Amino acid sequence: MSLRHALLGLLAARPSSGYDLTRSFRVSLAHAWSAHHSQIYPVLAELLAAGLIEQESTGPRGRKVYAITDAGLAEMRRWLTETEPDRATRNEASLRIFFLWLISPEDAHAYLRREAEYHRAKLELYEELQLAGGEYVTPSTPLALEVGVRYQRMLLDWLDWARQEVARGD
Amino acid sequence: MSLRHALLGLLAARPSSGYDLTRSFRVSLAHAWSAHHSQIYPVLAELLAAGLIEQESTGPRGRKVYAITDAGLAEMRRWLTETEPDRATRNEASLRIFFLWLISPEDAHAYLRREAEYHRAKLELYEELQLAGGEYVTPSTPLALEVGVRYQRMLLDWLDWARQEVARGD
DNA sequence: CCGGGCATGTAACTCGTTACATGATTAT
DNA sequence: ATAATCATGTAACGAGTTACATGCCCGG
Repeated sequence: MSLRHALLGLLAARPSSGYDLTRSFRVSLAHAWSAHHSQIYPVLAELLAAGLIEQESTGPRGRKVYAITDAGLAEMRRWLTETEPDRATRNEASLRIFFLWLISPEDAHAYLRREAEYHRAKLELYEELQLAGGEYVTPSTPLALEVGVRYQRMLLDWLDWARQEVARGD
Repeated sequence: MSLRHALLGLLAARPSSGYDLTRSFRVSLAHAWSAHHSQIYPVLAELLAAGLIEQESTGPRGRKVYAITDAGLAEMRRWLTETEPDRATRNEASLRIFFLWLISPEDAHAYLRREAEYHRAKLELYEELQLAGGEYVTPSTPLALEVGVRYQRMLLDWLDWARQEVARGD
């Protein structure tokens, strides 16, 4: 359901091909949503048939560039203002926290240290992107980057605290 | 993939029926993972066939209580220590942030205010659970509650900041 | 005695991932 | 030449949601 709107939203910022959109998910939207090209191409065909996007041009190697239509923009605004966000989340890292008591304090400590490494790297990446400015997927990206930075910092703080907790026996 | 391990992990904390597990997802694990009963029952049958859980007893109204086996516990520990968490996340609220520029500053402001209401309620709930202590789904729940509280506080702070940002024209 | 919650299951459908398949362009 | 990347698509499978279906127990 959200994928349709994610694609519409990206096309509202700039006309793109399926390939471009696939890269946007992998590079810029990874923290919020993900999608493979095999899912994207059929959905683009649906949106086209529904008149929410149109094919703007053709490029080399069969590249097809799509743009959002007025109907697509209206649908996007309706979605943002009139529907409640779906709160169903799946975050494997969050899930694992509930099960840390099953492994030894040493293993749990090691696990939390690896998590911290991952989030440290993410934080550095987001901070660099904030400083660099430049080409964002949508004009609202600075808002998203800021919450990304705050999220990574919060997790790193929590991971420090959690490592101490598990060290002294959960 | 993670659902199998989520069920194993919950059964490691206490023997439960499919109905109990469904409630645990809805009540305690909602922030981390979700699952409907129609998905849970077939997976329990798989885990049973694989010898990772066993049927411990039968209760009123056809209630079947399952418990984790030694093989299940070993699998759970292997999963926690030897596999990397799947980082693919889908969070519709995070996704929407990228598209806020499409609506008026007034509509964006109203949207962020509604989000804050939701997260304020979540924060209060988690804080109450922390104070109450009591019956947790797993012994590691205090770790998860703490990160939940910190997450909600971080979001509320960010939402304040974001409302100011959109008020002065993104 | 009857309504609400307990309790389990299946079916149909949609969404998402992995694998298969093909070919064009560009930089080295 | 040739490897990497650009570029699009389909097929098979697995995961997740919604709808259908049934019945039991307990409290008021």
